[in-house]
Amino acid sequence: MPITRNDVIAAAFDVMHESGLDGLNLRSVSARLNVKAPALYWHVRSKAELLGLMAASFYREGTEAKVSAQSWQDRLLAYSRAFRRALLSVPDAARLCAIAPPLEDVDATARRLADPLVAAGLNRSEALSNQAAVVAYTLGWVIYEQSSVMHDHVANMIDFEDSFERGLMALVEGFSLREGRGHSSPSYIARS
Amino acid sequence: MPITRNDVIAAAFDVMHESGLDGLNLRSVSARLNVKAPALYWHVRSKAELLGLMAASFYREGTEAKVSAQSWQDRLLAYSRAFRRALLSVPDAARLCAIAPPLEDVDATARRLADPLVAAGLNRSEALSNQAAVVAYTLGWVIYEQSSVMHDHVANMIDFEDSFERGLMALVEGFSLREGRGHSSPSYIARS
DNA sequence: ACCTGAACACCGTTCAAGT
DNA sequence: ACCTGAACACCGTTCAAGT
Repeated sequence: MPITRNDVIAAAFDVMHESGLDGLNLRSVSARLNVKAPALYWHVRSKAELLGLMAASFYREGTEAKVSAQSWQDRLLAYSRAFRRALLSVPDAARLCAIAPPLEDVDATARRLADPLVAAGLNRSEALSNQAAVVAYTLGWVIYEQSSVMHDHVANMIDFEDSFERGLMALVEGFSLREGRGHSSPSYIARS
Repeated sequence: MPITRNDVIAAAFDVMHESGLDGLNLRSVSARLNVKAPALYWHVRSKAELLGLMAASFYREGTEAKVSAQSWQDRLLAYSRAFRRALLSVPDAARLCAIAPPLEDVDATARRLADPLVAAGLNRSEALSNQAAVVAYTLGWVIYEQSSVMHDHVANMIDFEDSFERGLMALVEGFSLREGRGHSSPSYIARS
């Protein structure tokens, strides 16, 4: 029976688990489906689109995080932690997201992420901006965390888990502090 | 006269400016030096090492930021802004840093970055952890900022400059708030 | 509709050989 | 010491052709 688009994505994730981003090529993916490389082009426009589909699944896992509390702070924390967990579960996932072209309509996605924050009391522009910052911090963090060199050498100096959490809390508490304040600076911190 | 290692790096940056990360290959770099591709291997171990050398130059620009004030807060802000400026000056620079293997001794680099923060009154573990968070946030941010799709679609919703600054200030103010406090949470923010 | 075979241009890298 | 020519294995992609 024919192969589906989701089969292709699943096979690509299998390859990632086994050989990381460097081992991810259309021949290895197709081989796992008992199919030749050109067959993939029936289900996917290009390798870039495949990367985009894979990346989208990580962002989605962040959104699917169950949130008990209702504050926008808790939503941001839950999103970030779920996003990081999802990334850490696949080798090189953060790098994948860094190079993958965004594919779904970015406007709609941004709105979907920001809407709950607005419902939780944040104004729209702060919601978008805070969400963007949290995603950026999380992706950037895991890029370093998943780099093997970093992991070997830096793991002795800082605890990734604790330090990630420290930064995330600082960011969200900082947002709480500044809520509704525009981007003016407190006097004890100079702007460059 | 013979070509130097720095010539290779400079030529690689020229290619990045002209055709971005996708256009960066050893044949295009060597052509710009009136040399054939295999010649580069005399000056550089591999393409990966070349990427690492390029990435290192961005991190260095962050360190070379002139800091007027002495607080560790100001140092973190200055580093982040200089790092972001450097990245924005070269197309795809953030993606480059995301995929480049770290090459110089990571321990030493981390210490060199953290030392001034310690001198400015922060304890060592907070210094390392705060510095890591700021670098992660900045790199992650510019990855999105330099993505053309993001730039076209999201630029209408948020102002990159303002939102970056908001997040950075929130992060650093959050660190100030939490200085010496370990990673406990304030009661109004639940941990997942 | 879905897949194969064969081919193309391109890539990083190696290595013997030149100077 | 520094570079070239030729070659290798590998890659994304195209396309005519099969079923």
